Amino acid sequence: MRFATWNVNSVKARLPRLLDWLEHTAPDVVCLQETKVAEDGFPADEVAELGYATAAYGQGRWNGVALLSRAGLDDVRRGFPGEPGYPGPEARAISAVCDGIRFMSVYVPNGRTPDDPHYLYKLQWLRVLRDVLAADLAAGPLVVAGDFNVAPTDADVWDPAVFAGSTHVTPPERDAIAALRELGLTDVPARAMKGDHPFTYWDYRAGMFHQNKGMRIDHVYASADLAATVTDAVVDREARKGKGPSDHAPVVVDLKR
DNA sequence: ATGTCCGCTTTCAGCGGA
Repeated sequence: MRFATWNVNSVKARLPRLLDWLEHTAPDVVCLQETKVAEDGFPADEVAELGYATAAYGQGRWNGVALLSRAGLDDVRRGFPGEPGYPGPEARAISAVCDGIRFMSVYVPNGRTPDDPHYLYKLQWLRVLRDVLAADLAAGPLVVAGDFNVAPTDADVWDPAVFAGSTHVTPPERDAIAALRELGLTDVPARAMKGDHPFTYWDYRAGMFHQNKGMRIDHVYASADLAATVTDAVVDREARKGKGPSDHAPVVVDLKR
């Protein structure tokens, strides 16, 4: 089985590239983030032509998550119990069972700056997510993948000095991610296609991608039984190249299954 | 590092968000 996660930064703007990438990568399940489209506007017909069923959760202008699967798509859950809002509900999590594995696509709040209310929202959202995942883990094999907006270590940003005082690297954010690992979710480390750092995000501005000044903020966490069957995991930086890319690259994972 | 992109509205220009 092959699955992937990708923050596409608008599924409408990215549709030609998404379809091309699906054809060439041929994942069985895809977790998408920042689709920026309501459920009824998702290009489900277009991905269906490639054999994928869609479960989408969106609100229009911001956020939005989805699952694509050609391995079954059952028991879809949009959001999660007790999920904090800002102030109302936001489309940041969707999960479903594909071939016996529950996949959850998450788009963790950005946090903006450590003194912004959005930062506290981010931490609270991750706290509640942790409790939900504890229950999901008890129910069976689990993959949680998406844009966590957290760089777990200093090695996960291109220059730690630049990020001093910024979100994505603060101890409370890192602790919130560590709490997911402590549940028994295993970080599936993706290798870099090129260079030493498996960054998954590069700002559009200032030639950051070209200089490989990126961050590793898109992550895949798997229950231990699944993590033991991983045969490869890679950041597909080819998808960040060329005309009209997302600012994130997909992470592609292969399981012996 | 702050050199772009996206979706929306105030729609051929500016804004919030990332």
